[in-house]
Amino acid sequence: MDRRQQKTRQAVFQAFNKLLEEKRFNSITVQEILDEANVGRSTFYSHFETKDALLKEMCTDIFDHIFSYELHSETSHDFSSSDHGLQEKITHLLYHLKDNRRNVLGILSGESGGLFMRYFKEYLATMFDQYPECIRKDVPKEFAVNHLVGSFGEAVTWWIDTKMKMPPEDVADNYLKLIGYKE
Amino acid sequence: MDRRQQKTRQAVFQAFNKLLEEKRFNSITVQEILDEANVGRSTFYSHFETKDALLKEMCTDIFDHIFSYELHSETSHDFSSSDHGLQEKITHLLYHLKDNRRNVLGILSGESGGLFMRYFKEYLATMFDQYPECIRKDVPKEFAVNHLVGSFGEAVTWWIDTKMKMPPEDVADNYLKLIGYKE
DNA sequence: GATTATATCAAACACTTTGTTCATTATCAA
DNA sequence: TTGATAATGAACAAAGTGTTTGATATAATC
Repeated sequence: MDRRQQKTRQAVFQAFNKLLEEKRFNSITVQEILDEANVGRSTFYSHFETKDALLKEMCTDIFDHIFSYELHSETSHDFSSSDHGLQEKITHLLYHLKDNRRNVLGILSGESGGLFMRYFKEYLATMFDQYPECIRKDVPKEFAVNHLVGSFGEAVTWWIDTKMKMPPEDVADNYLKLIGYKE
Repeated sequence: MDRRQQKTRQAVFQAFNKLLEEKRFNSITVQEILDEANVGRSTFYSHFETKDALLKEMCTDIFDHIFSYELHSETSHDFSSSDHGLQEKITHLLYHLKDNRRNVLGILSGESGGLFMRYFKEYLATMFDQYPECIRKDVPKEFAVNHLVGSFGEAVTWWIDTKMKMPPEDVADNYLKLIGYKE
């Protein structure tokens, strides 16, 4: 990819991110992104169709990174935990979210949260699919999966809203208790 | 209240509702509401500060109605169920949502869902507060309450998205199983 | 029924935002 | 070096926002 394109893309992402930390998605204007990123109007529109598309691309970037690491840790043998179960997976995921907290916080705060969540849940659903043992059989599968994905999303939102004060291990532990996966 | 005010208020609510069924909240313009409701621009702004305020008032109207009925059924003795437990409460709530399905569907579809949910959860939290036995003690209370409220919100969203095909009794039953309140 | 109060209306207003176009300039890859 | 392409800035129409105005219609009150 052309270096010029990379540069503008990065500048726009960075600017958008900074603005997301200050104000909610809907109140951010393209003009503000342009000013912050120091990019021409026509340049922006040659890269992104709309503001929504920009958010989507940014989410995809972040989640691809976070979840690809998850998959990697599954096949590699470089972490100390005794098994590769759901608890470890969730803990790892939370650590990654914490590493990306500036991004995640920015995106989650305000209106953009809804769109963010939609994309996030898509990734989550594929994760839970790898752990059929946590899906209860006495409830319709759709309903159960929706519960797992949805309540985990809620837990993450709560965790971020409370400034990620609770350690990832505890979040994972408490969550697994509440979904009846543990104890 | 002046009959004229009632009339415009109702017309705006109705118009807004119709539009919410067709398109997402953010893409609805004040102008469209004006045209649909056949109300003057200045009249609208003398009633509602912003579009967000309009949504908020509408949510409050709906939830006040739904949850006040819930509270009423708690004190009255006119329903057949054997106890006044959480399961009955939830089932009743779902029936009420179904009665208001045109409203709820309209509000939940699209972007407005986020705001709707925020208000909805406030009401839910007070409901769960009446049932301390469903809050697990081996997990921080905040976390547990967030889980109950959040996952119920998710269940309702799923239920509405799937056209409310599952009977309210089953939704309540499945939900209570998943939060470990039952069996 | 007459009177006073006020809700509604249409129209115009300045303002912001959006998304497009186009000629010009700068930068890249070969 | 050269041909391709990305970025720029400026201008543009179109659409939306929220406010103000004076005239009109309708309600509440006497």
